[in-house]
Amino acid sequence: MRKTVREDVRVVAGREVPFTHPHKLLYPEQGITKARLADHYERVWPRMAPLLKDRPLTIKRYPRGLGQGGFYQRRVQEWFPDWVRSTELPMKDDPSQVVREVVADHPATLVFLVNIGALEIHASLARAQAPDLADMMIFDLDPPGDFTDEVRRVAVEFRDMLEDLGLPVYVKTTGSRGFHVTVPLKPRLSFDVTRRLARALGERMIARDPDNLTLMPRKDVRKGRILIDIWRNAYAQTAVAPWSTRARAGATVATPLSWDEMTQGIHPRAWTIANIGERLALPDPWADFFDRALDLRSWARSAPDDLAAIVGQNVQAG
DNA sequence: GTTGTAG
DNA sequence: CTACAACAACGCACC
DNA sequence: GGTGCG
Ligand SMILES: [Mn+2]
Ligand SMILES: [Mn+2]
Repeated sequence: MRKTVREDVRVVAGREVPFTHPHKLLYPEQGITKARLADHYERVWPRMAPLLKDRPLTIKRYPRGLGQGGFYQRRVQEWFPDWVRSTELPMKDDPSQVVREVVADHPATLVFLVNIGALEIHASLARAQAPDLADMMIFDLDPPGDFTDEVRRVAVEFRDMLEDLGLPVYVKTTGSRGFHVTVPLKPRLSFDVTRRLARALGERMIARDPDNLTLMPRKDVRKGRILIDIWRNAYAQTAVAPWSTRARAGATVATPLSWDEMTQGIHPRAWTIANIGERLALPDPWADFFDRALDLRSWARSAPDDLAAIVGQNVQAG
């Protein structure tokens, strides 16, 4: 096949992106092509961009399509276009070593990632400028098997508890088996602190429902209970980004929800690349996500003692 | 999807 | 020149 | 140091 520049390039908001095999089936069962996936990211970009701003990304690639084996990638390669923005993260053990990761500041970046077969986009819970200061806290609810409605009820219970404690709480589908209950934070505290706080809050949930919930990740210890996965709250770790597709049949989408939708009942795979357009006509339930970011130190002044102790407080001078 | 190397 | 293999994460808990 | 886990 003769190569012409025009056929291997896609223009995205004025930027020329290398884009090969647009009709390649990335989701063969549903007939979803690379071009269709790129359409998705161009379409959700206005809502996705503020949630990706300044965040190091990890992608999950399936260059030969879903079902042909995938792998995570976080390092920017030499052959990435030079307009793809990136940032260096020191490694936790041995900060003299760094990992250069993509930061998406333009829809063309996501289209480029689609071109190399990225079916999932995962984002840090901190911004590049302060990679150890969490600006959100995620409770990732992972059922033992496939989704059951118990997971949804637990998420709603979580919201009730967190709201009673005065925390802002958002939720998204993961496009897989559960939900991400998410608290926006001012970037002031390290992941060591937010993870300990998440653990303490998880323990409060377990006290309400010990038969169905656990914080123990080992499968042989969980025994049918829903895992409250707090391990996304860690340095240089990521969670599937809002509006990302998943490497699952149907090209499900991790979708920001309103709590009304959660209360009324919803499946974590309800939203897909095929029906997500319906949501984009409706108000964005996460539109004020960062506006409501919480300063945990201020919050701690009126929080229960055990929780305040984890956050640490500025002591009033006497 | 891209690169390096063997044939 | 073509073919094919190699490569493409990391952090935390626990034994 | 290796394993389990996401
Ligand atoms: Mn999960
Ligand atoms: Mn998880």
